[in-house]
Amino acid sequence: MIIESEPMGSTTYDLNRVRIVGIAAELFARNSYHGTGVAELSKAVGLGRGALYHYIGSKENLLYEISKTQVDQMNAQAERLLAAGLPTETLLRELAKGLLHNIAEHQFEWAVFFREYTALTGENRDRVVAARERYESYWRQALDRGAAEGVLAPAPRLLVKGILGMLNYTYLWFEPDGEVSPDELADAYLDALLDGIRQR
Amino acid sequence: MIIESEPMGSTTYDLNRVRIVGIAAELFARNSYHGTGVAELSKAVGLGRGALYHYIGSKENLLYEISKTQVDQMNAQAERLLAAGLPTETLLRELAKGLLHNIAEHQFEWAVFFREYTALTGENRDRVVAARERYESYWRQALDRGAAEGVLAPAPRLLVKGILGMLNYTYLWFEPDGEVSPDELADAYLDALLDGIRQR
DNA sequence: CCGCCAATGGACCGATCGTTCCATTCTCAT
DNA sequence: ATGAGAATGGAACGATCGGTCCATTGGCGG
Repeated sequence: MIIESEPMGSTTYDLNRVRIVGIAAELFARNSYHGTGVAELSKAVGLGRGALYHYIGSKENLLYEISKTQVDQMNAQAERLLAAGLPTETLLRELAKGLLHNIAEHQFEWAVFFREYTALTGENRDRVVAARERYESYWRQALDRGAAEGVLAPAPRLLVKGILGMLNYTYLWFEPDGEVSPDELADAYLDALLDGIRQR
Repeated sequence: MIIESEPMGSTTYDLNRVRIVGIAAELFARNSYHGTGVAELSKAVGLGRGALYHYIGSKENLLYEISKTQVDQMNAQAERLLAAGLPTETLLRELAKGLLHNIAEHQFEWAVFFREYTALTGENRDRVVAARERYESYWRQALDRGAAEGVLAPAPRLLVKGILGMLNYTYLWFEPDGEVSPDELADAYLDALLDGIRQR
């Protein structure tokens, strides 16, 4: 028996769903979740309200999907990288590049994720918060591993928050068509972080 | 003639205003701006709708006041510090401490500031965005000064965003009654940033 | 004790909220 | 050609939205 939690098939139904989620992400990012009406969304996707609900189930369901998808991908990637046995510095740089790539490609979704997760209720909220904490734990593991190997100074717990803040903040200002690529930015941040910005 | 843009006097009217703004900040931070109704706010402050509007003018006005107050304070402080002729390292540490102190003391307000400024319209939004950019420019000046003096490595423009991300992110997780004070956190972040976390 | 005006509660406004329901149309396997 | 079920648009639901209006109350200077 094969279980597919997310069909991702090529059916038009799935394609429509994906399209709707993308449009909703942009609207929620621009006008906030509570500030975006279902009527507005309906108009933007070019479907009547009835047809729209045929796909989305509920408005909160849409928010949940937007919020969850990207962080799940980042968790999967972080697990792969942690298991790959990379040198600590490479591991950190790859983690950062993965995250910045994803943020650059899905700025709307990350804006919604960071700003609107409080609008989720019950289990939806719990799951998103848990996924977020899980991702943070992967960074902590990477830093701890570096410290154990003597490559990094034993870092205070709080530094993880600082690094993630540094990286996450890019959702707000990064210009995908700008001069700096996500990779270059990740390396620049890690150069500063690993060796400091003091002139030597 | 004396012009007081913000009376701040001891009149009960002003005291009520301040109280209402504070309660609104908490509600907006918890349930988002668009997710908080005027009815809910009215109930929370213990006033009827009519009495409430006697103080606030409009809901957006409330949002503007919450968003603007803190960033204005930080700009004023940054200007003072930049003019004080401090050594670069001290200047950076003081800037960071000032910001983290303010965030720690006004977490609700900063949450609203970061999450909800897009809900502002017209001039209100322009002014808040401008204030935010002004604050960023002060950090850039501090870093540039350090580079000109040869104290800091010539830093890429983008690092300013990284540092601010690192600091701003604290609004989300900082525990005012926790073990770490804003000062300690600021110093820890600047230790890492100035000299790096690589073991030497 | 009077008179003025700030302060107040709540009815009321039209608009919009998220969601449900249903009759109709479309698609495609038989 | 026919039947089944997916897809669709739009009316309708009660609730709530932000804001206005107004009659009443409260406190204080004269």
